[in-house]
Amino acid sequence: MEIKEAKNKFIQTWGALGSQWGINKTMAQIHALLMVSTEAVSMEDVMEELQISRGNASMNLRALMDWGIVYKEYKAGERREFFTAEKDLDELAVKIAKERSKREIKPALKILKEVSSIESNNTAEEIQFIEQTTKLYDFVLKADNVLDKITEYKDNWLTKLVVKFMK
Amino acid sequence: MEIKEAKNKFIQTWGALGSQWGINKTMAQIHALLMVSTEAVSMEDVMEELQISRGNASMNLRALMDWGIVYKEYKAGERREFFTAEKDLDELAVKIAKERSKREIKPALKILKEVSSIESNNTAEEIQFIEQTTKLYDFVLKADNVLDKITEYKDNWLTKLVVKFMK
DNA sequence: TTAAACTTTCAAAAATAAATGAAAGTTTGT
DNA sequence: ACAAACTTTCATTTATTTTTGAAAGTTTAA
Repeated sequence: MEIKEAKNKFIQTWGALGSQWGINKTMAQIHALLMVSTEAVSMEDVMEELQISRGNASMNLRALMDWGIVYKEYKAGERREFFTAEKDLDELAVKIAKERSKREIKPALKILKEVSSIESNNTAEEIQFIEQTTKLYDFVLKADNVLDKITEYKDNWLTKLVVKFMK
Repeated sequence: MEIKEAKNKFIQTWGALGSQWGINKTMAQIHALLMVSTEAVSMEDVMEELQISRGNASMNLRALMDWGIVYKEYKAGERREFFTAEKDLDELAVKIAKERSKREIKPALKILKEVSSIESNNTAEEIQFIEQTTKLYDFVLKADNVLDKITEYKDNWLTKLVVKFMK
């Protein structure tokens, strides 16, 4: 396999994975492309390499910057903007975890708290509902807190986690 | 808020979350419905409560059983089948983690290994590509192993994780 | 073996999500 | 202030995913 094929395969795979994880395909593909690029890449290049439209490239680059995992760069004497990806994987994972916590876990917790707090008239249905949603609330809250703690380590958190675990 | 509204809100929320995590909306809704039901529920009831077609109910119940988080039950003297959800959250999370590892992480690892193993002709592009995909392979592999270890605890793994972490 | 009671399948339809591209907007150099 | 060089927006189109429902399949009991 030569570089061009490998690069393409990597981009396609990362894109497919992305769409299974709530990130859209193009967004994940752009990120993949930037991750394996030596140099910062212009929007024109992204469009060219992935064969996508200007609008699509613009919207998804913006989204990646909102996630904090792609940065804009300016080159001296160049009017146009260049983009680079966060390449440090610990940092990348932390940013993704934080963003998903904010966007998905926190709002879900709010609803869980709300629905688990209904008044019970002691029917079996109500008792079961309150019990299960309360458990769910506790579980998700605990998981979210662990995530928070883990990501506080930033550098090498995964390695540190492995070490803690093997003890 | 009364039970009916709360139940509905819970089902909708869980469904929306599901679709952000690569599980389809109906599948997540059915699971939510079963989680808060005292009794095993028939397909007819699922169709009725969620206002979905027979085919949809059948396909998604099957998918939930494939994931190992919904079980079939037979009632004495009843021809039709009833369904219950895994209600233990530790167990539920472990099953989901295992399934996603199998379906998504393992195949991704295979590709990462493949593309990171190309012959290099020492261009900057190739060096960067190999370096980054190798790092990614190592990272994902390590993460997958940690997941494995964690889920080996089964009972109370989350609590145990918290304890390890606070030390 | 038959038929009633139930479940599964899958082609077609509907719903949803993503991509396009041209027009509007912005920034920069002269 | 102007216009060239570039980016963003968003109504429309296109692609993808999900749902439907009727037909085919299966199981059970008599």
